[in-house]
Amino acid sequence: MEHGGKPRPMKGIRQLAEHLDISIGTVSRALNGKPDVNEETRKRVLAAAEQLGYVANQSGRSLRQGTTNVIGLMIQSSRETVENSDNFFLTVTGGLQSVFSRHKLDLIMLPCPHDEDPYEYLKRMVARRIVDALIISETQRVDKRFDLLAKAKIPFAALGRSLSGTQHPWADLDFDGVANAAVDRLVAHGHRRIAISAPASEINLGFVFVEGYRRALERHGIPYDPALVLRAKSSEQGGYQVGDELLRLENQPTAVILIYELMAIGLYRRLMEAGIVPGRDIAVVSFREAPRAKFLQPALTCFRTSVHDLGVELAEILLSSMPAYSQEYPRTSRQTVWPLELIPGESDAFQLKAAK
Amino acid sequence: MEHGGKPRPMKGIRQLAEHLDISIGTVSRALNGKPDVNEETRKRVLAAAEQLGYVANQSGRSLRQGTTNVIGLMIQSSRETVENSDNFFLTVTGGLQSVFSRHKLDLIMLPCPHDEDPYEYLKRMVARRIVDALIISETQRVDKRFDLLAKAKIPFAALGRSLSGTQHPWADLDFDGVANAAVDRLVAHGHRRIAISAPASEINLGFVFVEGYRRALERHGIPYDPALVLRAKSSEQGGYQVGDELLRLENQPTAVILIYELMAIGLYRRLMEAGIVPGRDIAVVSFREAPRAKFLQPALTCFRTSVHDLGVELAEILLSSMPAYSQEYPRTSRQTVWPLELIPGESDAFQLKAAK
DNA sequence: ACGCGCTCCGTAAACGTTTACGATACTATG
DNA sequence: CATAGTATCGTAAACGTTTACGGAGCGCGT
Repeated sequence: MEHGGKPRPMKGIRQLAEHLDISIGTVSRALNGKPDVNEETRKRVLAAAEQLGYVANQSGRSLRQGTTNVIGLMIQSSRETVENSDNFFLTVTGGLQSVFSRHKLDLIMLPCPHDEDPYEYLKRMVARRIVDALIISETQRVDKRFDLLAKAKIPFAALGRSLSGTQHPWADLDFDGVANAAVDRLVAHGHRRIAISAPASEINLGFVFVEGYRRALERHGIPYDPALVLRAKSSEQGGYQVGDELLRLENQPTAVILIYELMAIGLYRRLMEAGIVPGRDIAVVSFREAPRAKFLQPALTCFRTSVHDLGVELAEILLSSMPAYSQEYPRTSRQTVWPLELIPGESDAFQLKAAK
Repeated sequence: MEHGGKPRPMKGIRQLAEHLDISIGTVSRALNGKPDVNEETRKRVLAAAEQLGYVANQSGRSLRQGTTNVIGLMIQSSRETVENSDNFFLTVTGGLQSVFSRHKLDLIMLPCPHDEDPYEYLKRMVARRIVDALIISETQRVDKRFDLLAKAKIPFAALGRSLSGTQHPWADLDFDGVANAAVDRLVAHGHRRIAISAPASEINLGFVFVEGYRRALERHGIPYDPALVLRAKSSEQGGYQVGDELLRLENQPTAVILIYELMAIGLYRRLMEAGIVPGRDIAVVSFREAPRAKFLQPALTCFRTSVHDLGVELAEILLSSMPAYSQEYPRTSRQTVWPLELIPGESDAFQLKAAK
């Protein structure tokens, strides 16, 4: 009533066709931009559809053409992830959508329930044919999902690199490079005994981060000491725990690299409790910049990147591997290591004088 | 090859029927647990389906029965939200799924792109019939989406209360109660000039929070001063900005209530810079507990709740309003104000002696 | 006048399911 | 033995859309 048109409930393309006194086939062609339809009738159809609020039923459409125009982003909202992913996924989603929307592709997020096996969940989603393509995240070092998707012949890309030999599209943050740069910087400041925090090595992230650290040490002729690799949760508590473990070490490190900037809050606290001042008595460098890092005292040296742009890249990688879109996104490589930039703070801004 | 069965690609229910030498109708009935099918043949069918990895095509199914067994959770990942929602949605999602999964309902998240109008986005999603029911979030004071969903006759519930007269299912955190309790506590500690931070009043949350604050003040006979309502972003920067505005006020408040615990980080910093010590010179109370609040110095007094359980409640509210499930979830009310619990910290643990 | 090509449109099949309906065989009942 | 009732299954229609195919009308060249 309040709007101008007749808000009669729209049933389907059939009613729309009757209302226009045109055949149903022509209506469909008009709506889908097919060539063999008079421009004038096309306008009439579009106008009527707009006015009556007609939108094609997705089920009918996808049943017929075997395509849904929907792309799924699977996330495992494990307890751990929920606590630390810190809107990483929502930000990535923004980047993904900015690309997909150009092609009238909708992105939906598929959150795997806590109590369901991610592999089984993915299998269900694939079989139900609810999406045309998939993006999976939180890749593991051995991840059966790659095979599953390859066998199902459904296009996919991974947020997180592959470490097995399988070749598939992925984009990942440059954990390797971050670890390298962190070690380089700390060594330049005089540090030789450097600890690192990381999640379990079954997680790709945990493995790659430590590997980069190890190789950087080697490059500087510093022996790799497994005792300095502190496995902890990526949270405030984890940071506190890292502080605990640091204090317990015999030959105490003069620097520590964190995998996640939230940990710095707990770490700072634990160190302060022990009378150790970050940025003076111990150097702290952390992967990944966040607004709150700026508010830590001393300001945290960390690495920044645009997660949004990572999403854009990932979307383009995925589309480039889909036949229907590949010519629009020509690429030489479908595997991207996404760079990060060092943001110097004060948490490591001191030269180490002598051994403690 | 590595698995036992024959991993031949499964085409549809027709192939499955041929393979079993049973009619396609019987196969469908067997899979869907319909009564008129021999138990033995049902077992055969289920076994074969499992072995061949058959899962019903969702498009065909939903086209036929007009239902998708999918429930959508729409989120607006506006820049603002992305920065401060802090996995609120992922946690709620966990709660929702724990209920939905009991009914073989899948939850998908529908993130509205930044550049699309939420109303139009929702309209598209509704018309495409991709979900059976919807949960919308971030309700506004005037929100056209309620009418849209009501007219489309699609079951829905809102994460966030309704302030217009419309009666529909919702669950919301008890912002009102929090503001009340915060004021009560501060007044009991001797404070009479209390500032509050909140988002814009167009957002339900911002409106309700300030309303609760205003009524609590009235109850204590304290005049409401609009100058003490500080509109800021719910982030560290927002907190810093709140600190700025506090310092700029003529008759400086002795206490401040924050809408989001992250803001405390920025607020603390700004106050420290001005030589004002939270928990000694000024009292700080914040809505909503988070792990990191425990690591602030002084520990933040805040309000805790289980967001997961809020999700459970919301799911039950939604199902109770869907004919197919309502008898399983009988309810007297479909509108829940979700309680929070005060967690005393040290940020307000002092008695105010005299006026400054 | 005829055929040819072109533009536009209508018809109907097909996508994979579910389900109303009817058919069959068997059992129980008189 | 006839009948009714029951358990189980097969048949076919229907869901809403897209698209291959063919047909109608028209202009144009021969």
